[in-house]
Amino acid sequence: MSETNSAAEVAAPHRYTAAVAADIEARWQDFWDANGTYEAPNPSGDLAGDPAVAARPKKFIMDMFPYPSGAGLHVGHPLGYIATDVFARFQRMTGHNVLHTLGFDAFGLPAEQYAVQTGTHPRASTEANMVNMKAQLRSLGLGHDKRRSFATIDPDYYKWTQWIFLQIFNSWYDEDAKKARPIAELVAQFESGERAVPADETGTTRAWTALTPAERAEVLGDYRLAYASDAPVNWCPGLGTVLANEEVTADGRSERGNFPVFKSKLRQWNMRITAYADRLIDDLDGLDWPDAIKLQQRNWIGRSEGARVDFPVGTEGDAITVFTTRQDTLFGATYMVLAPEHELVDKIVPAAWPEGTHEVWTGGHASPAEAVAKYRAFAASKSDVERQADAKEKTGVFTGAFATNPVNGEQVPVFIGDYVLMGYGTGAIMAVPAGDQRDFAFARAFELPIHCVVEPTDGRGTDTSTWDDAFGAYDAKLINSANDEISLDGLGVVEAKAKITDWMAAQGIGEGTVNFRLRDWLFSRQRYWGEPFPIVYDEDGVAHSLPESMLPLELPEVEDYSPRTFDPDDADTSPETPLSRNEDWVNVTLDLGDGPKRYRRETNTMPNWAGSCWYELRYLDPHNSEKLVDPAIEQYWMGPREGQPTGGVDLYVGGAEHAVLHLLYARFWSKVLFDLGHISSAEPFHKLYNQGMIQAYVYRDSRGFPVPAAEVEERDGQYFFEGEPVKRELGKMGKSLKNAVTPDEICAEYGADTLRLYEMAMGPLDVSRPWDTRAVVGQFRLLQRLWRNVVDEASGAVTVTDAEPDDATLRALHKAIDGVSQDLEGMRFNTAIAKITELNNHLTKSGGAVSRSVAERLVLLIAPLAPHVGEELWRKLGHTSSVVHADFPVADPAYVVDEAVTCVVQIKGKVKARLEVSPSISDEELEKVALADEKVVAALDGAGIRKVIVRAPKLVNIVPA
RNA sequence: GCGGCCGUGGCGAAAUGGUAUACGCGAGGGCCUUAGAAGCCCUUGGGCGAGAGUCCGUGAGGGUUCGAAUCCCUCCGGCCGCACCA
Repeated sequence: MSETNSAAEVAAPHRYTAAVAADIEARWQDFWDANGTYEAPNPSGDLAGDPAVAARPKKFIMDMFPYPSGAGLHVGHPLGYIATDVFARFQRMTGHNVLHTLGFDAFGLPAEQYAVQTGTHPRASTEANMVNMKAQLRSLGLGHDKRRSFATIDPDYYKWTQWIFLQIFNSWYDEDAKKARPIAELVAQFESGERAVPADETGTTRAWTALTPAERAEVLGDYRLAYASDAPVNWCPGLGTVLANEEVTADGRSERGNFPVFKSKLRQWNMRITAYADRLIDDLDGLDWPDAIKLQQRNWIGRSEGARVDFPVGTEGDAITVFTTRQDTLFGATYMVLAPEHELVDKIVPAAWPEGTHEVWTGGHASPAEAVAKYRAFAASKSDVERQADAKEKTGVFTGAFATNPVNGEQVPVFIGDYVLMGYGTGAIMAVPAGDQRDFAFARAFELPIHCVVEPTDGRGTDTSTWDDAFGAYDAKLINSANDEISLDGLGVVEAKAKITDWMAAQGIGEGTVNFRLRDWLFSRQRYWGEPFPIVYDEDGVAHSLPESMLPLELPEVEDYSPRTFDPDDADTSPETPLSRNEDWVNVTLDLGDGPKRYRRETNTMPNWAGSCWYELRYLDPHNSEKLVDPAIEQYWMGPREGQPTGGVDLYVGGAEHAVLHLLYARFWSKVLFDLGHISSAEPFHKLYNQGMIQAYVYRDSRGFPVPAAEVEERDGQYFFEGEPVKRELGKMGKSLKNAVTPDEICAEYGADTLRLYEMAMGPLDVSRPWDTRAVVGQFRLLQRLWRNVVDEASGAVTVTDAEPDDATLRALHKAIDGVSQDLEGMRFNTAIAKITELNNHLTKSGGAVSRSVAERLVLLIAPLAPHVGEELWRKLGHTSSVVHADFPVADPAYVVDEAVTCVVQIKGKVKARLEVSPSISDEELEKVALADEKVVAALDGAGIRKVIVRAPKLVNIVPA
C-alpha cells in the first residue's frame, strides 16, 4: 500500500480495499480447503459422501486442462476457468451435485522442449511448473474438488492410458455390427471358418491353423484398431519426430515449430479412426456444440458420396479404380490421371511410346519410363507450399498406357499428375474436363478431348472448343450419355447418378460408395516425454501386448532424454527414439504366459493427445486401482438421460483451436470404450463452449520491435515509449510481445474477486476482446460500493436494517434476481454483472440503511462471481454456513413487472409521446388513452387514422391516412 | 478460390422485429481534502436552438414491414476455418 492510501484507511478503516481483499481471500481459500467445500460426492466408492447431495441432479462442468508451462499464467489463461467456476457455483446454489475439478496435461513437446532448454529432467520441471500454476489458480478462488485432480504423467494415470491403448490394440471393427469387438472374437471366427482368412500377397488362401504366428499377427494387424504399418508418414526432421495429419499445417509445416514436413515411409503405429468416420459425423447431431466446430469436424472427416469405378488397363486383368462423386458424367471421361506415386504406374508403363504419341504428352522424353521417372522426381522435389502455389498450372506426363472407359469402351490415355493426391480416394481419377475445372485446365494444357455431357444452362452452347471453363451444374440435364444398354440423356444429375450406379453394380464394373477425407491417426512419436507403449516384440518381430499386471510400464530414468533432431530441410534422415538408447530397458526377459522369453520393447512413445483422450473419465473415479472407472460412478456422471440421450460432460469449456485434434480423438476413444462395454456414453462432451481470447495491445517501435506495453504513455491518441512514438496494434498476450499482464499483479492491486468480475464483465464469453488494465477498477468500485451498502466504513459494523424494503427496491431486487438467474444459466455473465450493478446502484442512490432481506439476496446473487466477498458478507450478515451451498434467490413474479411502465406512442414509427400506464392495461384501453393524448392529437394535426398497432403495454404505433 | 462469423459512442459493450447506446472505462465539471492517481455527486452520440424542443444517427446503398442495429439483396472492411478432396 502506498503512503497516500493510508490516510484514506484512517478515514475509512473498514472500506473494501486491496488489503481487505487479500485478507479475506486468503482466509476463505484456507477455509474451503480445510472444509472440503467443493468436494462432490460420488454415489459410491472412496469419494462417496452425503447421499442427499448425491441424490441431486448432477452437473459435470469441465475445462480443457492446461499444460504446466514454465512461463506461468497471464490474465488470458484463466478466463475459461473463471467462467466454468461461476457457472459451477450457480449450479451448486440451484440444487445440483456439481463435479468441477482441474488436472494437468503434462506430457508432450512443450514440456519436453522447456526441460531441454533449462537442462532439467522433464518430470522435475513439469512438477515445479504445476506447483506454480496450482498456487496461481488457487488464488483465483476456483472451486475445484482437489481430490479428483491428477496429471497425465502420474503413473497411476498413464497406467490406464496404456490399458486403453491395449483395449484398442486388441479390438477390431465389425463392419456388420458397426462397432468394435475384442480381437479374440475375430480369431474365433477365423478358427471356426465362420470368416474366411484373407488371401496373402500371392493370392492364396490358407486355413487359420496353417498360418505361422507371424502370419497370423500380420493378418490381425489389418483388423486391429491400433496397428503398426509402413505407410508414408509425416516426418519432421526439425522436431525429430513423425506427426499426425492434424498436426501438419496446410502449407506442409509442423504446427509446432513451423518446420518442413516430408512424406517418408516409416513403420509407425496408427489408430484406425477411419472405421468410425460415419459415427463421428452422425453423432455430432445430438451434441450441443457450436455449429462452427461441428462444421469443422464434418469438413475434416470429409464424407462424400459417390462411386468407385474400374477402368480396365493392360493385358493382365488389372484395373484402375477411381473414386468419383460425378459418376453421372462417366461418358465424358476422356482421360485418367494417377497420383505420381500410385502403385499401378510401374506396371502399366510400356517399353516405348505408342505410335504417333503427341509431343506435349511425352514431355520430350525418349521413353515412358524415363518420363515417369523424371516427373516423379520433379513432383517429389516440390514442397507442399510450391505445389499449392502452382495449383492453377496443371502439370503431368503420359504413362504410355491406355485404359478402357467401361461405359463406352473408349481407349483413354492414362497420365500421372500431381494434382491427383495419393492420400485421397484411390489416388486416381477419371477426368471429365467438360465438368471439372481442374480437368479442364489439364485437358487444355495437354490438348485432350473435352466431351460435353451436361447440357449448359448458361447459353454457352455444347461446342467445348469455345469454352473458357468447365460446366457441371447440378441442376442441368445429361446429354451424349448413352450406350446400347443404358441412356442417361435427359435425366437430371441426381437421377442419372442413381441409374448409372445401379447399372455399374449390375455389370460388376463399379459400385456406389462413400469416401472419407479422414486418414488413420498416426499414433507414435520419437520422444522421451510421453507414455511408453505397453508392447514388446518377440524374436520374430511379432508384437505382443503386456498383460494388465505389468502396467503401468513406467518411463525409464535415462541420462539423455532429448530428442534427436536434424537439419529441418534434410528429408533423407530417419527418426531415432530416445528410449532406444537404454538397452537395459529395451531388452527384457518376460513371461507372457508361455514361459520366460527374450523381448524387445517398443521404443516409440504416445503423442501428447493420448492423455487428454479420456481424462474426463478419470475425474470421476481417480483412485480406482482395479478399473478405469467404476461403472456405477461413470453411469451417474456421464450416462445418457432425458434431454441428453448421448450422455457426456454437461459443459466443456475451452479454446476453438482444438476443434479437430483433441475433440476428434477424444470422441474416437469414447466410442471404442463404449463399444467394448467399459462406459455408458459414446460421446465424451455433451455441451461444448468455446471461450474467446483475451487479446492485448502490442506497441512496436520504429524498427517493428515490441516495447514493454506497461511503460507506453498515451498523449492525444498517440503512443510513446521513452519519448519515442510507437505504433499500437491488437495481438495475443504474451511475454514475447512484452504485453503480458499476470493475474498475480491484478490480484495484488485489487483482489481476485475484482479480477474475476472484470474478466466476466468484459463482454460475451465467446468473443475475443482486448484487455484493458485501466478498466479493471470499475469492478473494484462495484465491490467497494456493495461492501459499503452492508458494512459501515468507519466502524466496520453491519448497517442493514430489519425494516421492510420499499416497493421500488423490491421491484429492483426481483427484476435483478430474475435477470441474473437467466443470464447465469445462459452463461451471459457480462449482463448478469450489469444487472447486479444496477441493483447495487439503486440501493446506493436510495440512501439510508439497506434492508437485510435485500442485502442478503444481493450477496447471494454476486456470490458465484465474487465468492470471497460473497462468503465474507454472508458471514457478516450472521450466517454460519458457507454461501457456496446456500440457495440461490428466486424471483417473485409479482415484483418482476413494474408498477407502471412507459408506453411509447409512435406515429409512423417515430416516437411522439410517452405515457405512464399499468403493465396490465388492455390493447383497447391503451389505444384509447394514446389517441386521446394531447401531444398525439397535436402531432396528428387532424389527419385521419389508417391503422393503429397496439402492443400493450409498451407501444402504440399510429399510421395516419 | 470456397465456407463461416462479425461491423453500434472516444473505448469494452447492451438491445436479436417495438423507447438505440443498459452496465463499465475514459473524459468534463463539482464536493471532500494540506493534497488526490482514493471516495462521493452531476454531465457525457452528433447538429441546430437561450430554452421548450427539433432533426440526424447502429460500415455503405437498396428492399420487406405500421415499425429494422435486428430479416432479405448488393457492395465495402475485419476475423476465422478449409484449400487441386475428384
